[in-house]
Amino acid sequence: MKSSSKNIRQLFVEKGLKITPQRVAILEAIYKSDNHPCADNIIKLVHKDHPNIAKGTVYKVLDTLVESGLIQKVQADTEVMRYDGVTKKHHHLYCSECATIKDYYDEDLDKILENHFNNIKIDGFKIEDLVLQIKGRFDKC
Amino acid sequence: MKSSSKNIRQLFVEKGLKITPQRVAILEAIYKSDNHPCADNIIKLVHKDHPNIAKGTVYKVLDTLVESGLIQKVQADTEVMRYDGVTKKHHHLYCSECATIKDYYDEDLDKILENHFNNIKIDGFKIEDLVLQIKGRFDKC
DNA sequence: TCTTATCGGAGAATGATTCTCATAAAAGAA
DNA sequence: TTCTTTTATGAGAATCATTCTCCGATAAGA
Repeated sequence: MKSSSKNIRQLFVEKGLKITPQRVAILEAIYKSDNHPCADNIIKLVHKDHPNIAKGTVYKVLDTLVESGLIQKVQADTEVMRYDGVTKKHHHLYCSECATIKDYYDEDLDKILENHFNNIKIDGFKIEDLVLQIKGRFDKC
Repeated sequence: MKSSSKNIRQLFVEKGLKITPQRVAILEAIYKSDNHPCADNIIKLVHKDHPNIAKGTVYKVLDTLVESGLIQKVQADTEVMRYDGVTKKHHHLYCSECATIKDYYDEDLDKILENHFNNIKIDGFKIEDLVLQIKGRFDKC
């Protein structure tokens, strides 16, 4: 047993998750992968060593890993694209309880961000836009 | 003809887009809608007054409007969910040319944001997490 | 080893989005 | 206005990521 596998098993124990070969293989694949793989990437990676793991299983395991906090979803909480008629610069409040996405305007924030990235350049990357995802919940939810 | 419709027609002219009843109806629906409608919401809204507009048309018009800059997509540029094995706090660089999403760590930025939202409370909303979407392009792209 | 809750495999079902292609309509020219 | 050409639309099939169903398998504690 490789030590990385042992570490992964330990993570499952800490989270109270059953240790299964499928879960170990999937989390290993994510750790090995460096570019935010989508489910299909993960399925292909996992299939190199474990060709019998079903697609549905990978999706279920990914949900389990997200719920336990071992991995995160990138981008959106839903796969449905949403549209915004407001083209003025603004940010978004995402409620973890309801599906609301609310516009958030904050010119001070815009200035702070602009100032920050004037001082700190990101190597090899040219910034075109900055959008802050403010995640939380509305009091009413 | 309502003035809002007239304004919308003017917008199309400015962007060099053909004026069609479908496009007018769809952009009107987005302007009337306040909560970042998804395509299906828009289809339902549009169908109230224009029951014959096809779903496929709505999708095509939405793409056209996004390309022209009259509306924006919220959340992701793709509907495919991607996963991240890094649970340490970080932000993301999104390249508009390639599909890469790169992790970006910046503790100064985290402090600045934290400080900002300690001073400026958002009414009726409790912040749980702040993730900056840094959009732009890699030099190599 | 046994028991039981939970998990995984296989493939069908779902649902958002895209594609195809024939018809219709917009916009500029005459 | 009428014609011409380009582009848009409607209808519905196709695609593709994701979810669901259901039954057999397996992890983990007794």
